[in-house]
Amino acid sequence: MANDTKERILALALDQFSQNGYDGTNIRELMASLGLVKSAMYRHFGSKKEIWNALLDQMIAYYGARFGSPEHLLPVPDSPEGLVALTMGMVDFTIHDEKVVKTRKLLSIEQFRDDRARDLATKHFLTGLRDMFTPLFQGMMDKGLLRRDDPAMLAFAYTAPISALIHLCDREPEKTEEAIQRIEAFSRHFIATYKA
Amino acid sequence: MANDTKERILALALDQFSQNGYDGTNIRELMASLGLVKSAMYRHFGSKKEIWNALLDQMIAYYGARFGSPEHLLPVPDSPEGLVALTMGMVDFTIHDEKVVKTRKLLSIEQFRDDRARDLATKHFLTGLRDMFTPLFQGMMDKGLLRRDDPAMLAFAYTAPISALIHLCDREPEKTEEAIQRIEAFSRHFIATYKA
DNA sequence: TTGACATGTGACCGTTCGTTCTCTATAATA
DNA sequence: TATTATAGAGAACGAACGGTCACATGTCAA
Repeated sequence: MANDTKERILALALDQFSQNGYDGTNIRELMASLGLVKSAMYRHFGSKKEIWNALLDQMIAYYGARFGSPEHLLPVPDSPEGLVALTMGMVDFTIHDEKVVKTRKLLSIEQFRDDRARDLATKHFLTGLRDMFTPLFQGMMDKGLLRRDDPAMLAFAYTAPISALIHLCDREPEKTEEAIQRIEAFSRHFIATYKA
Repeated sequence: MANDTKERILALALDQFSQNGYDGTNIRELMASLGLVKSAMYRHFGSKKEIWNALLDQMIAYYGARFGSPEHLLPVPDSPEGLVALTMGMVDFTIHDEKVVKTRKLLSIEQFRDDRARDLATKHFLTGLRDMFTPLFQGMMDKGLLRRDDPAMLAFAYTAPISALIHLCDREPEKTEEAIQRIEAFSRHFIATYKA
């Protein structure tokens, strides 16, 4: 039960921090939505800042486990349509998984005030997707599905626009459908442009 | 002198809000860095929130004046190298102009909590650049500098990666030089890909 | 010269914040 | 059964916050 409360505090902290920022979140409300009184928090964390640090530990560990390990290499598609399918699957996950959405929002808000949030933001927003797609494009070139080119440049040119539309979904969820269609259209346009 | 103080409060508010967010900014410090006491603020604004609203008014007006009016259409380059030069000039401005940098930071921080900040963020981060470059690419196609294609799609594919690197500069200023080089490399790669 | 207005000061207000403390209830352990 | 560790309740703390008010100062017009 003890660890359970601690986990629930962390989950709610991600929720609140991603909505109101660190400063805009107060532990009274946070604990109240757990049905507890604010002083109960101090049985599990030494301070508000300690919640923040634990949350970042968790986010960094989650990112490393999910995207950092080499066994999570993306499968190289066997056709152009396979790239579209793979892309749309990833986009669907990253747009609808609440924890991931909240993580991106939190990083957007706090990226300028915390060094670890800054580093993680660059991974989430720029280098992460690019580094995942670089070997994938290399593989597609080797298979003769894409013309020979700099795979890292292609990965950057491919993932950055998609990332921009994912941000749009975070910011304006009512535009999610439109964004998904734009991503698919972009993916197809990209393939048509770079096909062998 | 009165209006001067009001303008200086707004300038400092942009500074503080973009660094610490709205909640993380307190008027005592803000006015102290003007050499004034916090109650002096209430001679110029009715509340802290009123500063925020005035600041957003100013940001929206500035954006409209600079990018919204049709007479600010980008000139269509006469050569591929002209596109690179135009791009790098714009990038150089937007990365080094303090007011613009602070505006982007502020929008990153507050985009989820204020409707007007949300709208302005989408313009700054996504649609603004794209809509500026769409007629430019149309013009380059008409001149035979680029192959015929959907100019809006090209503008999106061109500006989104550049925007991502501009965000990197905001987040990690020590990587500014690297980012500028990456933007130039991307611009050249883009032209090579889409040249007629 | 006088009176109105604009600007800034400093004391003060109520509220909310994070944090600490003492006390209680419960469940596992010896 | 007696003991001890755990988890929460609730009162209270000092500090910081946004905001108000009476007052002083300077400027400019009547």
